[in-house]
Amino acid sequence: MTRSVIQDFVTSDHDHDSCIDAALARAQAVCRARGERLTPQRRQVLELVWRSHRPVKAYDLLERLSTSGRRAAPPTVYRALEFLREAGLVHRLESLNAFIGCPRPDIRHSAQFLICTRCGAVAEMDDASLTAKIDANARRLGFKVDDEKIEVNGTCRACRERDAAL
Amino acid sequence: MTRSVIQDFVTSDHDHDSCIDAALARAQAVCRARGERLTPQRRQVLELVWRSHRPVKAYDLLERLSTSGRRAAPPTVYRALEFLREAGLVHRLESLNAFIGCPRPDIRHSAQFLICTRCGAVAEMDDASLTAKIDANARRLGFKVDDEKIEVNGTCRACRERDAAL
DNA sequence: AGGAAGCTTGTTATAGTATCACGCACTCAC
DNA sequence: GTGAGTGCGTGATACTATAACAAGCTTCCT
Repeated sequence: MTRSVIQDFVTSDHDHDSCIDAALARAQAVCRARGERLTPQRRQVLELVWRSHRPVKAYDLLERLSTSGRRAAPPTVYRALEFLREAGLVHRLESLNAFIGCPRPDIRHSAQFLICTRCGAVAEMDDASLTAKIDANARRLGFKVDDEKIEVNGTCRACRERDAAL
Repeated sequence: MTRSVIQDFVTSDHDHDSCIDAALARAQAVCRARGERLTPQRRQVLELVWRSHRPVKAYDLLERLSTSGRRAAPPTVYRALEFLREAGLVHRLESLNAFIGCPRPDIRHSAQFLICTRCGAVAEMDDASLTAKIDANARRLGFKVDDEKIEVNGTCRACRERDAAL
């Protein structure tokens, strides 16, 4: 059994700042390797994404991008998000119209998410055997897979325990 | 190995009308079993969804819902789609903001789609072992699964063969 | 038949998500 | 320095979805 949890549900006791710093450092490295620029704008958007540790909406980012009073326009944030997505630095959660930071931009992997509908927390998985199975099913139909997304809705442990306590 | 293909990519030689009729008949049965009403409005939306045999956008449906010259308003079609979705008669493709008819509304199953980004065709799968694997992964994190969606982008056989012929 | 309750639909307005198109500024190679 | 490529600002607009309230229809009870 491969280790499949890329990012577990975040608990309140983790070191937020160092976790964001690490993400930004990884991003810098990824961009350098790709020969692309992590501009201040892109960097700021990525930081905002990580600061929430939850799926973030584009327009929420926009509000927080209040550069010196002036309100940024939508293309600003969408361009940054698109850049980050292509670099594998953020994922888009299709069922939420929201974005979340990817903790492992260095390795190519398919997107597999557990989304708690109670608290909004998200865990990211990367079970290669799942991917392999999907590929095999697709191949049987002559279908060539480019990329796949798995989004699972449910309730995380913390929320279930909180519910049980009532 | 369970049979996992619920709906293969539709070829041009299938009998479209009878396939729509069958879908409507199944819908009628499902609604009866659920004690709900397949009103003319809902029925018409479902028929339009099936008539395309591809993912359909809500506003496209809206245009085609030209009831005697009068143009329907968005809530009309969204309400019908929501009803159909809850009854398991249509699926929503999150990555496309589009809807597609479900050929097996009678059996509960998770949504697994192969989406051809070239021609837009979609195949629906139901590989129970995939679902089981996801459930197992989730359980290991204490996560209780409600429902899951798998959307796979790629190229279908027909499009690949067409490309190869060039 | 009368009438209450609940479901279904119509309608207007608005919220939320995303892209287009144009122009300017910056960078970097030559 | 100049031309190509890239990044960003800005205004407009397209696309997707829901809120809120009113009106009509069904069902079921009496």
